[in-house]
Amino acid sequence: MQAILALTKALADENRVRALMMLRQGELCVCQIIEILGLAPSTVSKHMSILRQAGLVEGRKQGRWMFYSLPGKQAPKPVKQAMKLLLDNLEETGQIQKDDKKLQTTLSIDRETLCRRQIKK
Amino acid sequence: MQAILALTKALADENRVRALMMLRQGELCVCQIIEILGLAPSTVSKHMSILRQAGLVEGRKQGRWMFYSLPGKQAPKPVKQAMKLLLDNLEETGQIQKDDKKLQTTLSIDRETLCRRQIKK
DNA sequence: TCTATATTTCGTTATATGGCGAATTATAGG
DNA sequence: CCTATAATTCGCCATATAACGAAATATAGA
Repeated sequence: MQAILALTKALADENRVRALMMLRQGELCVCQIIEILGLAPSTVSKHMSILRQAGLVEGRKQGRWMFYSLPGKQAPKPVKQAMKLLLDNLEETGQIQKDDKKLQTTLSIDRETLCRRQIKK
Repeated sequence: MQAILALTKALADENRVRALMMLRQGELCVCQIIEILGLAPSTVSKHMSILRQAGLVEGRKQGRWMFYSLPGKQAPKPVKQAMKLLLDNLEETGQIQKDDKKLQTTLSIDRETLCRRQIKK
């Protein structure tokens, strides 16, 4: 029960759902997710940790960067079902399409430049 | 997006999940759900209204009683997917099995008797 | 080793949510 | 009508959650 509740609670926040949908593109580093969501780094970090605990994302540390990605085919059934719920029904949502578009631009920016730009704010 | 978030938020509470699982048995009146959850009528009523807004339950008023049931085959796809997530993965949960058992007893009690008993408390 | 920097952790605050009891509404039955 | 009663709505309180900024952590590179 607790595992399923961790899943549904993780999905019960718009910003976390947006983060998950972004990861359709493939793995992203935290600064890229920050850029799209427009939230403070600490806030995004917390969201990602909630998603990770629920099993909805995997984390991979590479140097100073932390990359998050959707779980693979070996993911537990409830996780796959939960992701399918989002993927099947959110694709055409206005917010998600906007995020997709912005992500295209963001992905073309060098990661170091992107991170440095965030510090200035 | 808001429809999906209404769904995930509705599922992000243990008592609402328990209520949904009870309804596997078929429609129940509010006083029966109150009996199993052990919450105040006003609280249960609020939970059912959240589930209803999300499309996860249907309500049918018959006289003084309000009956809730799981949505039928004509339910929208996301609702069916969400319910499948619960039905596939929660069946063997301790809490759900306990609820199932208590529900068997409760169903054998006459509804008028059940409701009257709650007033005395 | 020292500095810069990407991310996380911590502490705080504002808002959202779940819970209850009292009041209200709607309906059955005298 | 008038009363009883099943359920809901409302107002309130306690707790949970999301957000931020500051401090801490970890790592790359000088």
